[in-house]
Amino acid sequence: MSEKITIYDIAKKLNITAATVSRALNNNPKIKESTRDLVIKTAASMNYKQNKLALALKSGRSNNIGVIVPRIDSNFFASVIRGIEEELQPHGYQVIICQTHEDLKRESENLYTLIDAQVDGILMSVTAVSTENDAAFRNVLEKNVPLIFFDRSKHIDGVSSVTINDFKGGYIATKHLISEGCRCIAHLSGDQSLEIFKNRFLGYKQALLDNGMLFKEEYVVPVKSSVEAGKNAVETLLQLETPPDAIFSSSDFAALGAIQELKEKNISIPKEFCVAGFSNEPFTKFMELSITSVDQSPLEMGKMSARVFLEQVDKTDTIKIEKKVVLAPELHIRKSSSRTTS
Amino acid sequence: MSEKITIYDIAKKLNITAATVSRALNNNPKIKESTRDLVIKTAASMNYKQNKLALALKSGRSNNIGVIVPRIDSNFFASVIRGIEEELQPHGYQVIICQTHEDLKRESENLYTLIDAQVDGILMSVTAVSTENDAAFRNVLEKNVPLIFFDRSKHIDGVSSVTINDFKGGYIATKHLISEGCRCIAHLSGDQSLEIFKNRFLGYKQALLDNGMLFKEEYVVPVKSSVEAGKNAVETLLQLETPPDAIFSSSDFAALGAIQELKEKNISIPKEFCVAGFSNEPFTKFMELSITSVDQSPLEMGKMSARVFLEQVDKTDTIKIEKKVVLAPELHIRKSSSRTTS
DNA sequence: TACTTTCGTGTAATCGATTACATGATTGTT
DNA sequence: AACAATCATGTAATCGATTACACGAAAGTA
Repeated sequence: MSEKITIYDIAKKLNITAATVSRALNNNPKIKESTRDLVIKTAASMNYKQNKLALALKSGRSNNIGVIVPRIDSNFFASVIRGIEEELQPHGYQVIICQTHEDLKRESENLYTLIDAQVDGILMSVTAVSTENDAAFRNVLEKNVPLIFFDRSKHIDGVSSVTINDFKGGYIATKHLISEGCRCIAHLSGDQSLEIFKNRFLGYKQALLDNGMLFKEEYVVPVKSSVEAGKNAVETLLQLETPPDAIFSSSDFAALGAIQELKEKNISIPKEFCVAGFSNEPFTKFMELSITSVDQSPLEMGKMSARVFLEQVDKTDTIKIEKKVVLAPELHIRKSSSRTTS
Repeated sequence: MSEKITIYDIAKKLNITAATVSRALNNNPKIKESTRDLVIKTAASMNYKQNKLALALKSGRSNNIGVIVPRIDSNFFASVIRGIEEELQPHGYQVIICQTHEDLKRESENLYTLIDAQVDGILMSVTAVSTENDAAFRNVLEKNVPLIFFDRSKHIDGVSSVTINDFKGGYIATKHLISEGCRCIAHLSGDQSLEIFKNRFLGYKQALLDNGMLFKEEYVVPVKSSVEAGKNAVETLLQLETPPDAIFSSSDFAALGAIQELKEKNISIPKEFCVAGFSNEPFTKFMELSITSVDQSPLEMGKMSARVFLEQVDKTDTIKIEKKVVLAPELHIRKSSSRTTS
């Protein structure tokens, strides 16, 4: 019922103009102190609330930022979003969520929708690397809306990104398996068009070579990030002439599937076979046979992305700084690969 | 670089007025067809995009809706949000996320912030039931902004809610434990000021009574939703004169902790002791010793909340309908309580 | 032909807040 | 006392789109 109170209502009540009210509320130094105090008191008593939409229209800034992720119901993305929200809320920004469901068309739609909604920035993890959405990305850049990639990024001049060092992640996980005595290490790889998966693979390969081990193409099995895919991969691997004795998986879900399949085949973990995953999903720690995994510090990634955005948003658009933040991955060693301690 | 194109730019180019352009773009029947076509074609060629902020100011609707949850990085809430987003996106609404971190002050701030941002509706799960935030809630209702509770709700006249039948959830889980032969069933309870936890408890109690079993106060242990709390609860319970032989936990995390502690004490599950949790968190299914749990169909809950919102938003504010949607819980029976099949 | 409808557009107000510029009041200077 | 500087506030345009009302032109009617 309480009608919307505007500065005009306050002005009328005090027999002054809306301009004076506006200035008083904005602490304009040209306003007499007594007037300012009176206006502020009256505004409070009338329960006045600034209309952000009017402000947004006038200033051209909505104080909303858009976040696009493949899906929100994954611990990783949810945590990143949590980080973004925590960092941006104190600066008065609200976070608008969009999901692509791994669909490029949706990604493009989301980009246009967010620009339409006049967001002040877009933070996103790309769905896939493709030229299909180039027009949508160009549209964002042309509108001079800060764009920041996190985790899954894409090469675009002038666009900043926050990622982890996936190469190193793959490297330390693989090296750990080697140090546990594994000699034939397989890799469950992800979509190689995405740098994160490419780099995890390259880190894996480099670790093998640096430690005098052979890299075998047949040990690399492409999988989707699912339990089922991990099971199938193990079935394939065990049929090889020389089956592997360890797996470094680019996905925790696939790692879990692999473990389930190995158990069914009565292969003992970690004694006969070691497994390491990637992402440090909550369940990896909860299992009785807990799973070694590479942590991507999603909360930190979200906060960092938010900070990079804040740096860019106020920059008088002189030179566009392309900032590439790379966070360090952290290996959490658990039972699925701990021969020495178990 | 592309300057913002407005309807005035289009008007100037075609030597007509902005009003005509606006009407043409909105398919106003009074516009000559040739004019309409010309305007639409020109708008497209100039890459015109309607400024939603101007529209929002004029219409008083922002096309944003706010969602407030305790935290986003929990599978349950993330899934609900996913459901909301999927249902509302096709209707042109964007979803703004806020977290309370279980803090009442944050909850109040979030409510004010969302109202300030002129959201068209607020969908939320309350942090706790308390009178502390009454002013904030009153503020929402006074502004006539549709408010809908999901999962954790609060009694406010005229406010709709979407929940699951927690009583039934507690009932079927407990009854299942009974049918597996358990005779002394304990309960790990949550914050009893929240109806969801209260009802889970009441369902548990009723199932005991309906099956001729004694309800013992000492079998009810209040816990936080954490692994640690579950461990501690088991320690307490096992020190009782007649220790229980089963646990119905109102939280999956506490159930997990309970299981871990039972294992440490070398109590075999499900043979000597059965456990059932609540929420059907992903990990319950992934464990080798998978955990029986009550599913709350979060995706459906989100979609339903969104639908209730859509019903209310266009209602000419004649009679405020208070709609209480109650979804059915579903028990997922797994190893932690399957004596018969294992 | 004269007069009424109907049609298609233009005019101008509106949503609420901000702000360059103008103006009148007050104080300061010599 | 006369004029300049300073201060506090008012006036009006602006952000971009929508829409009630007005109006001239074309079509219809008698």
